[in-house]
Amino acid sequence: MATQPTTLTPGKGERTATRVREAALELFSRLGFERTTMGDIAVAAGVSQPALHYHFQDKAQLWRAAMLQLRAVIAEEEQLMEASTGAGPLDQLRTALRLFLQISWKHPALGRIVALEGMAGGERLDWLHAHLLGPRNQRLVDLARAAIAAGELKPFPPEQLIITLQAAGAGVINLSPLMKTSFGIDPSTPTARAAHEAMMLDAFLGGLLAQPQSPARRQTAPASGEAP
Amino acid sequence: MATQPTTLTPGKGERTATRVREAALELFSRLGFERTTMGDIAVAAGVSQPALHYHFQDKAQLWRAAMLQLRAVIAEEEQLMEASTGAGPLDQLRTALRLFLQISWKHPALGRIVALEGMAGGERLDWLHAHLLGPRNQRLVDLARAAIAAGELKPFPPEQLIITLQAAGAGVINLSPLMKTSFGIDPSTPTARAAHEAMMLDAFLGGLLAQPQSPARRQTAPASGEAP
DNA sequence: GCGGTTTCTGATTTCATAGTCAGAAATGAC
DNA sequence: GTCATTTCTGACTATGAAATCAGAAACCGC
Repeated sequence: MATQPTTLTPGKGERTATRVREAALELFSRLGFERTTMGDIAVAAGVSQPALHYHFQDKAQLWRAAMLQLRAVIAEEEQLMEASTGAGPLDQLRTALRLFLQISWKHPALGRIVALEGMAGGERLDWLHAHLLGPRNQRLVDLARAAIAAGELKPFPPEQLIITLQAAGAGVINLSPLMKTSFGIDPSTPTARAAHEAMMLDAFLGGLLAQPQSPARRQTAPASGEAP
Repeated sequence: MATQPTTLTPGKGERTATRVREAALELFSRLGFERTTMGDIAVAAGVSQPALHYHFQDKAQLWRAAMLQLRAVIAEEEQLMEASTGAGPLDQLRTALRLFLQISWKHPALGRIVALEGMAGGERLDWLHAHLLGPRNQRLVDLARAAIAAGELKPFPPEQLIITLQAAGAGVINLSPLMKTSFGIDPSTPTARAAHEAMMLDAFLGGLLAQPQSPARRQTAPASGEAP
């Protein structure tokens, strides 16, 4: 007794509830709320459909429970950001973007949900904003604003800038099925991931700089080679 | 008789069918296929729900009919691109991006559909690829590849590059509801649109250039002032 | 304005899925 | 091992949306 202060062994109920939440997050984020059926989730979690209603009151509550798993993801991101407190705003923004990309690859459901519900609007988006996205977006916008104020970034509207960076960063990840269909390419291979990260940090963020920092040899190898 | 070689006056049936297609495109692209009901479309088009089945066999066929309206949009884009045939690949790419942004603002449904179905995969994405997106994406990737071969663009994987540019360009437009919820901002005002276009062309595309073309005064005013 | 055709509606059926419930099976403390 | 409790299932109901259809209304060439 000492390693984890939380529950020692989760107990059968909590274990299946977790499986259900994970399956639900995957399906909800990929297909959206209505297109995902309780039956689909049950099959994916390996239980019967009524079992879902034993653990979760209804579909809407299961959706929220699934989303709440992402709180840990965002909290982890936030914690990793703290290491760069004290650095200049641009360096912090660079770190934030790098972390965003890592998190997005590791938990693609987050970006998909933002895209899905962010397009539709409605009460689910309001809920996401209140419980998940609000502080994070605010933090990033504040960073961008500080970098602009410091003369390190071109003076674009910081909200647009942040949303666009997120959309660009998550684009290739979210649209994996499209890339497969259109080009026969799987963007989740290590090679493709490295190229993607290089492109985002080098080119996209680089283009936003107020002065072309070091125009000489900042060329990172975009393909091949393993990531650090 | 001479102005239009097509039908002179559409006739009542075709007129309501068009209203239905337009309403369907708006709803399908915003909410997705399952979340959109035939009843919703009927109300939006000002007809009864069975009327939809008079003009369109079933929901799936109405979806396809709605999507086919976007063919004209893409054809128009393609036609406008022809003006820059003969220019260097980078100039063509710049034109393509500018046109993409214009089209995306004018017909936001296109970007939303790509995002929605491109995330989910499945037969609707296959259909979109075959009937709408395939040639366009191929054309853009070929352009990027040419620009890279000419040494004008940094050598990132052209497919990733194109998808990312599209995701970045459509991001702010698609995520209008998110921007409203998170920041209370409407990105579709003329000012915001101008800033967005400047950001995409100046910063994002600029960052991709192989050599920092003209690092001096290529600073376009990001906000205020009317677009040319 | 008439008659045939096109276009549309109200009423109804069909079907998929969310949600309920009584009771069976698994679990784990003793 | 026993037994109370937790966990889950099969069978069922309720609901909402897609699709159908008979007939009404609008349309249009004459």
